[in-house]
Amino acid sequence: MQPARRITLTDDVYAAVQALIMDHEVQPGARINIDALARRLAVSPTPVREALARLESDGLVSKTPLVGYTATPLLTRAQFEELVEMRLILEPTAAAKAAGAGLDAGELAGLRADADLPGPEGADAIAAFTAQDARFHHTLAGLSGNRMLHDAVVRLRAHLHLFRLHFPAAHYGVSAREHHRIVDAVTSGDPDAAAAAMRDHLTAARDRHLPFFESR
Amino acid sequence: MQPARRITLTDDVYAAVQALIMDHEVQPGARINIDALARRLAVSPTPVREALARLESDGLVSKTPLVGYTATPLLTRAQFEELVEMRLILEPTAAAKAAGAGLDAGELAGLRADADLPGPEGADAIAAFTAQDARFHHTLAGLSGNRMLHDAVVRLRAHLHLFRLHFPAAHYGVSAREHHRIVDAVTSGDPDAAAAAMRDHLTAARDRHLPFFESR
DNA sequence: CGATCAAAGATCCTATAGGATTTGCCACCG
DNA sequence: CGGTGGCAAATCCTATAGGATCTTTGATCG
Repeated sequence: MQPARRITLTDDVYAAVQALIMDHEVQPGARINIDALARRLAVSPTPVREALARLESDGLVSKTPLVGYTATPLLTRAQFEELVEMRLILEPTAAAKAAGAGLDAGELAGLRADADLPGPEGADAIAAFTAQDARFHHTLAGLSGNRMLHDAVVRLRAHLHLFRLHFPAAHYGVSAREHHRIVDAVTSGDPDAAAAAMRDHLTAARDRHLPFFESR
Repeated sequence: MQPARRITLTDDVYAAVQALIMDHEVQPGARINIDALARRLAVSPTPVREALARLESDGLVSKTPLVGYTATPLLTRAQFEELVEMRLILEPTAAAKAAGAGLDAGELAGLRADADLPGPEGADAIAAFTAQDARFHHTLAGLSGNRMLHDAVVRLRAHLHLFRLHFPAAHYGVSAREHHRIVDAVTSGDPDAAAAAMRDHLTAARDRHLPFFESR
């Protein structure tokens, strides 16, 4: 068993800054002051600097030499289209591979549990919905059996999560139903059906989110 | 015009450590001593630590808390299969998109120039071949027009480059011919043909590299 | 009145030092 | 002779301080 106390400050700082950006406590495009951030988290600038370097590779912050770090701006319409295209490349294949992997009952049960989405109640309904949606896609990619594919999907989710919090409301029931259709195809071991279900889900989600960009 | 002098040490250290690992000056799986590395590069540990954090996101080193960094071990057979599968997901799509992008003459000329591969002469023939091969795939992915797709392809190349240096000899002429077949398809604006040419190239390259794992 | 230049403030970048933890080695015991 | 416990060295991790650079503010000149 592992001790509960923290091991490295860098990991904590990394998670803290990630949460700060995800929750928009630091506005997209805003400058990030290293010293101020270190004081706020009650640590020295060194681990902060290290965490920011990792976050830069994740695409959540960008660095300008001798100027400082800035939070990545929100996705533009073009970047959103790229993101959807990228998901359409990766995730249907991941779903197909999961369907053909011969998963055991436990894995299928876990996936089915992740497919359910929280309802529109509660204070942080959008955040909760987004997190659970991410968890489902994340889990499914992991069940593909290809670690690199899994990592690529996870890397994309960060961007999506970031910009999604600005949506007023998601179509909770519809998304959950689409998720379960994917799970059914995976359970029955039909790769083509799983890929098709995922494709439909992604394009439908794309159409649901698109009106957001009209109002900007 | 930009001054020639270095701006940030971290970027230089990042490139230096990357070269060290690529050229196997640090053996795969070997521990990386931060202090020793800092002395060797004549800098302080702080920028070294920052560069290593970025390299960890790239997958070239892995960190164990309170123990240190280690160079990523060579690819196993299973990881190699995953890598090929990942390339087969990404790169044929990238080629198809480049073929349908309506590239101008200059872009096509640049791509065609990158398709040529250096011959088996010279001291670092393998390294030169690998670098040029990477440049071709890199350029093609960039011409797809999707920046995220481009980044994903580039991220994969690092692993490939790393493990490829252990191959005794590559099939120089064959690879170059396959490259040119891809360029031809892209030039004629045929997405399906471009994707097929890329698929054939990747599977052929896979078969050429596979004997390596038998002898381990 | 607008633009340019200079100086002050803030910030980043790098270096050095000390505390905490792990690892390797050696003696000791069963 | 093999296994266990403890000690010392090496290493990582964090904090603090100083030099270099950029941004901003204010004043001066055209």
